[in-house]
Parts: sequence; C-alpha cells; structure tokens
Amino acid sequence: MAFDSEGFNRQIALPPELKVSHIRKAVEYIEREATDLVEVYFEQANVFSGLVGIFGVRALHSLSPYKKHKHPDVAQQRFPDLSLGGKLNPPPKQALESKGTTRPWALQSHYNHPGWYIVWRYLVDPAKIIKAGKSVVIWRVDVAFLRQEDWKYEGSKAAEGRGGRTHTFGVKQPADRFSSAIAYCHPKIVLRQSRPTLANGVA
DNA sequence: AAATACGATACGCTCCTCAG
DNA sequence: CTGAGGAGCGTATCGTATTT
Repeated sequence: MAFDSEGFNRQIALPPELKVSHIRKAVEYIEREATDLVEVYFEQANVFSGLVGIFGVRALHSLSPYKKHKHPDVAQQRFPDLSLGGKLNPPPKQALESKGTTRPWALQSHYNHPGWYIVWRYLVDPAKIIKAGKSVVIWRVDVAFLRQEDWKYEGSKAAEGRGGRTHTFGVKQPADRFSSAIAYCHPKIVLRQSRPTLANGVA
C-alpha cells in the first residue's frame, strides 16, 4: 500500500468528498483535545474512548463536508454520527460513524447499520514520549464501508442479579476487514503482543 | 398530571480462552 | 508464545409505559 512519509495512505477508498487532509487535521484535533482530558482515561477508560469518538465527530463536522445531524437530540444518539451535508436519513454511502478504541482490530457496536465507519485507534502515553506534548496519540485510523453482512451478532447473557453488557454487534474477522482499510498509520508504531508499541524503543 | 420505571439506543474496556 | 475473538463488565440519555 502507498503510505506517505507521514503515514497516510493516499490510495484508500474514502467516503465521497472526504479527503486525506480532513483526516490529518482531525487526528491533530483529537489528540490535542483528548490530551487535555487524559485523566478521564484513568478514571474510566471506556468513557474516554467515547470522548475520542466524539472529538472525531466534532473535528469532521467543522472541517469536512460531513456534518452532524441538525436535531441535537437525534445527533446525540442515533446512527449515523455524521452524514454528507448533514442530511436527515442519508443513504448508507453517505453515512459516517466515528468510533474511538484502543483495540488493534476489533470493532463493536450495538447496531449493524450499514455505512462508513472511521475508527480512531489511539493509545495513552502519559510520558509523552511518542509525540511531544501529546499524552494521547492516534496511531491508526481505519476507514471502511461496512455492510450489514460484515457484522455478526454477539448475544448477551446479562440477567437480573448478574449484570452484563447489552448485546453487541461485532465486525466479522476485523483484522482481515481493516487491514486493507488503513487510512493512516503512525510510521513508528508497530503491533507487538496485540498492542501498539514504538518500533525501535522499549515499551 | 406528574413522577417513576424500564427498555432501547448510544459509547466503550479487559480478562481469558483457544487455535496456530 | 502470540494474536484474535468471545464473554463478562461499565456508563449516559431518551421515549414510552406504568404507577402514583
């Protein structure tokens, strides 16, 4: 694949009218905003991942043609996060969902909506070694158009007196699915033990 | 009519097993 | 030993049904 020196793949399929430059600026925005709130990660990591997804939405909303839904309550919790021009019920090809995660491949969701997904895969580096001044680093961005068939249902055994997460949909064979959908990959990060690591440093 | 309860939706992580 | 994925676990908000 054709990655430039910064780590961007210039040949990947992107949603209509979304450009590599949008993604690059969004990455910078997310890292900056998230760094300010990194304490939240240690408080409750899952919530922090939600924030990363939200920052992704904010960034793309302001610097790309993809806009949030105009009804704030709908935008807040309905699919998709963004659509081309902010359209109400966009066709899947113009729907864009933003997700933040630390996992190297897997992607879970609570619904198997078809549409474009942009996944901000980040790590927390409190010592700010990887990127100067940034304790949150997005080390890979995946962009993929997922159809309903790309999702599998993952049931839940949650029950009274036992708790548990609600049921989930997961992307089938995510490593295969996303390996050809990498829009950006930090040049110095490699996967080691299923974990992003500095290529030539001690972890 | 107002308050409360509950299900559906939204967003996730980490442990541990299992296969290669 | 390693990586991938299943299963157990977490939170917030909203709409509607139920109760008071």
